[in-house]
Amino acid sequence: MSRPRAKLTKNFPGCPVESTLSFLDGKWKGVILYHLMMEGTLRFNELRRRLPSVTQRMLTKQLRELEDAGILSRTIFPVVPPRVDYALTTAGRSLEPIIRALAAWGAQNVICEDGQNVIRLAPQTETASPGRDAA
Amino acid sequence: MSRPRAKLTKNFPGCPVESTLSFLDGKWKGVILYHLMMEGTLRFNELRRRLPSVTQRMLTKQLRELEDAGILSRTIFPVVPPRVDYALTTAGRSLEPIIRALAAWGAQNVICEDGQNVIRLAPQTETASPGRDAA
DNA sequence: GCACATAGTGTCGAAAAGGATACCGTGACA
DNA sequence: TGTCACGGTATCCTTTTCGACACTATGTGC
Repeated sequence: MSRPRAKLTKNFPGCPVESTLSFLDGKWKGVILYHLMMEGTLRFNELRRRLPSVTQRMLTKQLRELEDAGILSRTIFPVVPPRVDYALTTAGRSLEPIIRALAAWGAQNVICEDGQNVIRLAPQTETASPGRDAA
Repeated sequence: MSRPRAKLTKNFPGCPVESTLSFLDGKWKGVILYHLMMEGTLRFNELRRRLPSVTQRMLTKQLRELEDAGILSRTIFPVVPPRVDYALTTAGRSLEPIIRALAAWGAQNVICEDGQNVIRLAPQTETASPGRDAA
């Protein structure tokens, strides 16, 4: 989890990369989808336990945004104590290759250094010939 | 382009999905990478022309973040008027499958309605049995 | 002497995202 | 009578992001 993404799609109608990212944006969406993909249906507090540092308010908010987007479904059981199930919709499941690709790349290439994500690869370029920052 | 992503990787050490997303976050990173992937090396103003609504300050900022992450390289030619080339590094090129997956999903599933990105698919669930929002 | 192109930087303010904290209703359980 | 679990809301505050706008340096061409 990470970043807030202020998704104003209006600025860039027509870029498929950004339009997809707009659905994954928000600080916890990636992990939420990851867990629902791996574990199937989860209740609110089950998700909460898997996301140790998210606040209740934030989790609710991210879940509502994903629900509004049509990526996950929210099923309320009128019992006490309340029970609410979250599960991926068809659209949500169609994101699976993307989530897997993101997870695979992250696992391979990212390491966490001093609380910062950094890429493991040496950033060789092969394109530069004149002096980098020759100024 | 779309969203601001406040990437505080510190909150979630170890989630590979989010750690990858943290590199794509920022309002224009997706498109920038997309264009560099499709067209190869580009100069600052060439990128600017492909991103009609980005401001100079924002473009510079996003490019610097991508450079600092090791995803793209910046080559300065000490000439007048200045010339600066941007190109993907090895690490940047390794993101290609992800960018392609994002672009493919967006092209297939997202349509823009009233300036809002919405998912084309009907969000069928197959998981719900009790009344949704039965309350 | 002037404007132009390139690739920036600096400052300011608005808006959005995120975090902390407190509160709610209900049934079971002690 | 009191407490707990569950799934939330409401409010307030801070941090981050984004956008607008102005400004810079230098060589060339007129």
